[in-house]
Amino acid sequence: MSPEHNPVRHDRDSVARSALALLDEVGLADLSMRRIAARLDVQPSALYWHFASKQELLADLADRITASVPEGSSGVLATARAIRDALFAYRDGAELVLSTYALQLGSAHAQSVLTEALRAQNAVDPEDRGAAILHFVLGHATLVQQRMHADSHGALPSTAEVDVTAGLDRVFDLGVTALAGELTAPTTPPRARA
Amino acid sequence: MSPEHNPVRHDRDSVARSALALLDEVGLADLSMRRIAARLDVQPSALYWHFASKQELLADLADRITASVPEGSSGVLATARAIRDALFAYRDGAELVLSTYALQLGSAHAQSVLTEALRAQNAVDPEDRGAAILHFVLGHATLVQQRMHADSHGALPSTAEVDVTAGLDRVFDLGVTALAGELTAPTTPPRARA
DNA sequence: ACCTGAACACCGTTCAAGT
DNA sequence: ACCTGAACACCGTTCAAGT
Repeated sequence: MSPEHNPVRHDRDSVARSALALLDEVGLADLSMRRIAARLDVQPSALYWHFASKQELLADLADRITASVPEGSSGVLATARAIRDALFAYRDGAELVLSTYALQLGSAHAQSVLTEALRAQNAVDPEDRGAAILHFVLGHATLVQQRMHADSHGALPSTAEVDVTAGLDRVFDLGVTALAGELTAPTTPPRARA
Repeated sequence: MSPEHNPVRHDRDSVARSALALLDEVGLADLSMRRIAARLDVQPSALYWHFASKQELLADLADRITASVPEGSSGVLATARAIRDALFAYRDGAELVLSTYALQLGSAHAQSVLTEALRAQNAVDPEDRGAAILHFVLGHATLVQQRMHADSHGALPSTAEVDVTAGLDRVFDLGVTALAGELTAPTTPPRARA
């Protein structure tokens, strides 16, 4: 029994899992390499064996967050909701995925799943609409998640008292449905091609 | 002639203007209080006379960025483009406005202008659609702006060689038009109501 | 293969004190 | 009214060296 500083070794996966758990506890702003290292009982410099930079670590986390959205197409709206819920599953998840987008990791998976769902519904321009829906979902989820957190910590002007984040599900559904082209059901008359 | 360290005094406005110019030069990640102070030939602590925190300064910058979009309604698509272009006018402008949104500064103005444009076009649910379009524009602009910068510094996987950010204007117009409900122009044949 | 120890060049923020 | 000087508690990253 030597309870202190036993030489536990880590790999890329265990570091990422710890970082993801810490993200959920402290939020993106407080997710420092030094905090992650402390949680692993390791020096900060040890993390650079597993990841070349903090940016690379964050990109890996973003990838893990979106990886949970299922492949099989189950309707555009259901797919968009699955993506949103994956982002909501971790604190600041939406902001992390959004700000990591340039590296084309997790969001590429999300976009391809959306495009597939659109194709299955015979939507016109499934590629463009997939991109548009992803942009909308990321923007919406980031804003809503930020607002939720600001509310719960009483940091915002409190415009109205009651509705905080109420009606936002309505905005989400309206947005996704409009962007999908809403000609879905096989019985609906098709529109003219552009 | 005492060219060095002459006692130039600043107010809130001059600090914000300097910070905004610096943002455009170095980007959001490198916009530190110490850098802003150095540009003003002032100690970092001097900034805290004008702004209570960095967050407050950033919120002020976000407000200035969106303040440039005109009030008079000139169509939903034109309004959305004006917002996007205001975000593009400064490096990382979209990311800054998006991440400042919880404080409800600049984005409130953008949203109200959008809602007005929707009302002028007799759109149904102008409030909800205004919110949805703002979310889409912020998400879209943030992603495009990030990608533009990643491209120009050759830091991304380079999926295709040619089209970088090509077709994104198409995605933007498609998204805004779909979200607006597109029953607008008097001469265009209206589609069947849902 | 994985980690330590020490260093480098930075951060945001506070606060007494100056003018 | 606006700023300095000094301090506090942090950052990401590098690199030789250990095991």
